[in-house]
Amino acid sequence: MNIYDISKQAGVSIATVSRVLNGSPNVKPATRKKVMDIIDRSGYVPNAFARGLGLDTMNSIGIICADSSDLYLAKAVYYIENDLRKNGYNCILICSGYEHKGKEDALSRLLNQRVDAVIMAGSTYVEAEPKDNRYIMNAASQTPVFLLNADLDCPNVYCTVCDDFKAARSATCALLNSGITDILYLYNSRSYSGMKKLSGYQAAYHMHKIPLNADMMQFFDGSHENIDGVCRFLCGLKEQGLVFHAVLASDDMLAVGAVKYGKMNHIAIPEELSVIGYNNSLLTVCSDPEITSVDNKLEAMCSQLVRTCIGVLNSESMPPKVVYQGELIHKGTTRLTDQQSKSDQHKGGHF
Amino acid sequence: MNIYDISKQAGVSIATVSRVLNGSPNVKPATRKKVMDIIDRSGYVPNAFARGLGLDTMNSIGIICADSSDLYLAKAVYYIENDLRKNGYNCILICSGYEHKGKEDALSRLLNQRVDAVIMAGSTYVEAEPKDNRYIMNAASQTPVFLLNADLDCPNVYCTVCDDFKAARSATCALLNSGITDILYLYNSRSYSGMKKLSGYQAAYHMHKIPLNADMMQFFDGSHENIDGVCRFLCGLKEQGLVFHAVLASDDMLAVGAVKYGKMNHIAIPEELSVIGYNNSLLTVCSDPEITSVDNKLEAMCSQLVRTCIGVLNSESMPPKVVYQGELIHKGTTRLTDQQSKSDQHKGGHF
DNA sequence: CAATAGTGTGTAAGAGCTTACAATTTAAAT
DNA sequence: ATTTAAATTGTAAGCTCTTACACACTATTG
Repeated sequence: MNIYDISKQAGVSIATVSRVLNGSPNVKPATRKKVMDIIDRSGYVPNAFARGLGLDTMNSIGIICADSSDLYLAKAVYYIENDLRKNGYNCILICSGYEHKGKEDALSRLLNQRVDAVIMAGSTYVEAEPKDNRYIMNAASQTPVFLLNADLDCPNVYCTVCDDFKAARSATCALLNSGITDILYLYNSRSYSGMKKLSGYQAAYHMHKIPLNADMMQFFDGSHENIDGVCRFLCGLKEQGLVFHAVLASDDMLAVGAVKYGKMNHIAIPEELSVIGYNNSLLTVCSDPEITSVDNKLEAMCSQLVRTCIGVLNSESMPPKVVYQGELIHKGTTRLTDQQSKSDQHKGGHF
Repeated sequence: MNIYDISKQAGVSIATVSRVLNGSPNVKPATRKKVMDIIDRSGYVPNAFARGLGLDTMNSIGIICADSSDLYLAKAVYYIENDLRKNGYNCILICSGYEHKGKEDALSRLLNQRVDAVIMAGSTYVEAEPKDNRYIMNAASQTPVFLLNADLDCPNVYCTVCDDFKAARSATCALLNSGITDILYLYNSRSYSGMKKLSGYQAAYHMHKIPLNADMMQFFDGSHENIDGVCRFLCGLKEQGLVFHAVLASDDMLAVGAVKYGKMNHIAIPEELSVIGYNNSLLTVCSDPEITSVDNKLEAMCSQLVRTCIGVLNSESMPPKVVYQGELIHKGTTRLTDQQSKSDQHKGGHF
């Protein structure tokens, strides 16, 4: 069954059927009804491939997600898909892994599929020799690219980010202000955001004129969901004689590990050990005590990202970069006053 | 740039270029090389829409996921996407919500897109008047449908399920065997699996000839991630005088809420309150104590589902239903011996 | 060396839609 | 009733590929 069958049955030309199908205003209401009736009765569905061929689009957008099973990224995908769908787009999801290779492959698959745009979530751009991102720039020359929480200054690439530097600096300052100066920064991925947070942590120390200790910035090189591994890792540090009274984690999973470590070693939280996570995810509520965490406005970012995307697809002029601000959500693993957690902002501005 | 340009430059016909592109064996190696060189040099990428039109497929498969931000379903999507991609398929993801309406819309979108198959995860089929599933059956007449953890006996519909009935019965029996007879079954969705678990719970009581108490089967009608809500809900039950020494939850989120409830009320876990969750997700590890939970072999199910799907697409004969068996993973919220947790199996078989 | 069987390549007919442009009908204006 | 303009409809040419079928060429066989 195709458009010819319908046109024949309705006694009109295929052009008219096509017009009806596409809601063109230049169709006499009576004709429209006649055609619609036939279509409804016959259950005819236009062939999307032929349509795509004619229009050079199938209204689909590719989402490259490093790991959609990750709680945070899963939410990102969820928000993005919902918003795009409401705008009439379908999403092709590819779980690429965090490596460039996987993303490059994903990108080439999507360009082959002739998606209208590509959205990337779960960044890896930090070792970032510019050449590491070349493949993204190449892709951007064919189709607009939208990055969630990653920076890339390149035509046709649009970034929606949270200022992780500032958020991590604030969080660190809050701890420093409360008198804790031996803060362990714990991160598990050399992602763009992980490194930004590290810079923020360091900046806070500079602000307070406290020298940095390299041992207090630890990379946990473990599998993604290995909470027990984190716990053991921290136990190892303790045994090596490292002393810390706070942990600033680059994600909530690590923070859960830190809380676990505290319990295992009978260290009172937050009295003897403060813990701050990142993402303010569900995990923070599962833990006991609930974990103080930085909320980085994921939903707002995603919705902005989609807005930018739709704008670009409609040939509107859109800002190449939109920055959100994270917010420290106080829960049970810290004892901070509002005053303490805000105090870096008074001095801020010149960083 | 299209296949004509390439054919011209290579001095061959478009048919030959097409053959080279599709790896047809009927091409002289020298010709193949000549054509490939031109293609590589020019960066030509075949038009997927035209290809789709000719082949009547773009090798894409639709995934309808009720809520891809849910930890469990996010993992399902992740596993499925990975496996499908390895088989050369792209995934179109639609987050449909749990209602039939959303799924019906999603299905029609996907049929419009002419996907090769549809996979559905996150079931709602329980109020299931057969007519409620009519839309799925209709879809199945056009494209094969694969259900994760849902049952539907219909041609061209393939189900990969975990026997939640048996798993819940086992878990309940384990508790009963250990002497706890006042077990609260807590569920938060009237999904297929939620109801199966309920039946399993009831079956265990029948087996042990203990009368059921309707108050001990509670539906938590709250938002998905509302752990505090669960906690308050249980507090409410307690205040109403309901006594229970174990909670069997239909998912880990509820179980976390139960643990929280215990702590809030200074009820020792597992001494005074046992808790069993379902899905054995990350959440069970975040909680303290870690939560005993039923592992329902999600990864194995997903990989089987994809295997079935690929088989069907290759016109192989595939079983319409594959059943996996859940397994109770003992952690810190129960005190069960292996003996206790296995004991229903000896008597089993006639349920 | 002719007949036969492959092997390799080209021609042309689809696949099912969109849309520019031409043709026709209808409505408005004189 | 004409003319003119506007609204509607139809024709036909794309869009870019796949593939059945026909043709040409090269081995193989007797």
